[in-house]
Amino acid sequence: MSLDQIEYFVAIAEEGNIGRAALRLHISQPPLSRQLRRLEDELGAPLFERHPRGVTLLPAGTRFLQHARSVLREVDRARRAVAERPPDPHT
Amino acid sequence: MSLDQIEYFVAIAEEGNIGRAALRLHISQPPLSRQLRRLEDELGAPLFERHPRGVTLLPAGTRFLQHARSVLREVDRARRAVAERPPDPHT
DNA sequence: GCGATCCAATACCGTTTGGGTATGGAGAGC
DNA sequence: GCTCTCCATACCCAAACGGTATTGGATCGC
Repeated sequence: MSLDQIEYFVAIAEEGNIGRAALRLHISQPPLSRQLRRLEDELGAPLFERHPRGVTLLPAGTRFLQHARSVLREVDRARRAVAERPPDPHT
Repeated sequence: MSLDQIEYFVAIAEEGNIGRAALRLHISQPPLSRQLRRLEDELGAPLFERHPRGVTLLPAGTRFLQHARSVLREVDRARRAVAERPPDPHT
């Protein structure tokens, strides 16, 4: 599992459509489909149901989504924690 | 930034020594040094001070460490959330 | 002071992974 | 049944990753 895969998953979940998610992520659709499949393979369960009009979250996908967002939030906080200046007792 | 880099960083922080962290991670020392450097480059700040006997966390590294551990914890929860069976009202 | 030792950093290589283009295939709507 | 819309597959090229070999630098023991 990679952070990119997690970010891709969230985008697909929010768009409900792999092609639109690809546009939003500025990558093309085939690699995005492949990353999603690899994520599902690694997790051992499908996360989306494929429809002719897009994709919808399966229960496992819905459960995963919440934690996926938490991961991305925490990564963001980690970046900012490095950027922020440590408190200086003299100021 | 990748999940591997985060995991590598935590191992180095805990070992205080890149070589020992490499053993623990079952990779060799040079790629681990390189991943650490790339992480520091991306974050725009060094995370460790290099000593002749190992490495020690800088303040920015200490701040990063807490969030890094949160990220790994949350990834673990995400995996388990997919594995767990959804509640069934009939049982 | 000098050699030995211990670490991290660099150089180079082979393999793997990731993204791009082109194309196929299945289902919905008219 | 034709078309339109998606997702999946095939193939290719470039980037990233890990491994081995080696260098550089600083300390420790003599």
